[in-house]
Amino acid sequence: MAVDNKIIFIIDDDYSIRRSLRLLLESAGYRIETYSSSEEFLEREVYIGIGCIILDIHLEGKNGLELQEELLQNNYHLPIIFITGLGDIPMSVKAIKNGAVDFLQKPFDQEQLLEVVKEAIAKCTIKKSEFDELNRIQTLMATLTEREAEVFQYVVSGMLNKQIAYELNIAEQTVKLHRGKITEKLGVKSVAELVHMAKKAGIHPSEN
Amino acid sequence: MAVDNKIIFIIDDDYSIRRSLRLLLESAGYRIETYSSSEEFLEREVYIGIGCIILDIHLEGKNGLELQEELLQNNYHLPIIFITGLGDIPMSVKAIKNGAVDFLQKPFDQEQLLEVVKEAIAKCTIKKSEFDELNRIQTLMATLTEREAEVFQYVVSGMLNKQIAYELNIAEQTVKLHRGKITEKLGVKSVAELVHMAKKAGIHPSEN
DNA sequence: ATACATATAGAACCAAAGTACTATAGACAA
DNA sequence: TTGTCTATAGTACTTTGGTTCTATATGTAT
Repeated sequence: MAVDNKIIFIIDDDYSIRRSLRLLLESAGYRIETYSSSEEFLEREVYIGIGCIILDIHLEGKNGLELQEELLQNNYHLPIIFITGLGDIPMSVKAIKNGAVDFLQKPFDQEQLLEVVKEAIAKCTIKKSEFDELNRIQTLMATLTEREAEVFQYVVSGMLNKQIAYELNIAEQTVKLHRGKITEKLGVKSVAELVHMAKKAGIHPSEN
Repeated sequence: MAVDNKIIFIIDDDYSIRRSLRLLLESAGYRIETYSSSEEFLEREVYIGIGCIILDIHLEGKNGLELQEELLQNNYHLPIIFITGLGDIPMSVKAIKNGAVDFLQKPFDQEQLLEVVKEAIAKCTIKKSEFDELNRIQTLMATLTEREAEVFQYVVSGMLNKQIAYELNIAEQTVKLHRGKITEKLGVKSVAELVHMAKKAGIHPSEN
């Protein structure tokens, strides 16, 4: 994948920082968008491609950490690199614990910044493919009826058809019909694949 | 579980810090062991119970970050809380990225420290149970012969007996025998459970 | 009122999985 | 050499899974 379809979002209230970052990163082949505040960035339509955010901690309105938390809650997939003039340790700890790629202090070394951006892009690529896969699976799972989803749970927990039938107070034949529907809708051919899907969708085996 | 079978390891070269931390944490009911250097701590026999480490960044010999990396490589399960007089941001970033629970600056608030210790203990409890489970499974898996392990892989990828037989150039009956051995040795009754075990053991489906 | 989705289930059948028994052959250790 | 472990495979049988067809009942939407 070419570098130039990756967007770096620069959010900083200092024009000279935005300009110097833009120059540096454009010359490295990235597409750049700059914003002077969190609010301005949030007005942009959601970006679903590969990229990352370079975010100043100290901003008017919503500050960097607050923006990070908001994006986190919205499951936004773009990794964040923090930059700051006057940062303190509690801030950096919070930022990294919330998943930031790095926390750099101005003035920063250009080589180092490029390295960190590369790391962020790599992280984004992985996150995005995981996200896409999760989405694909959840979309498929959503096509199951309530009863089918219920049977699905029992199947991936390893129960026999007759056991499931007993649990649900229905005939074994009906369980077989549901199973048929499930494997058809989800496009799989084996129990093993069903379990793999369940795991990816974040469904864990209920103890029984 | 009672608080007093949880050990807090305090590693700091400053005696007054060791003493005040000991007083604070002992009065909170924890067992305490103190060390004045990384090397001294490493001489202790490996502790496998619940607890955490409170670690000074600046130490003679191996410093805090170096000790953290060494423990990380040895899969040591104890969470680390860093404390420091003179810490800088790059250090805190590195510490947290390597999994430290927190990075506190002296002088620290006693309430806050107790809170962080509580968090570390909780993290340790989770990590330990995951570790124990992983160990249990790996021990079981180690009893499989090479061939059985091979068949195991194919089974959890969802292949039919006849397909596995074809891949391995053996009779379907032989595959069935291996499967029988596998489920017997691992103590499971369904393919679903086999897949759950494989996932926990960190075995991922090979694409085919 | 008609059509569609859903859940149910019996009957019949085939494919796949699992089990039990016997048996051969090579590797390796006591 | 004898015994054990491992891998192989044939025969025979049972259980489980999966498919197809038919059929009933219920709720919902047009």
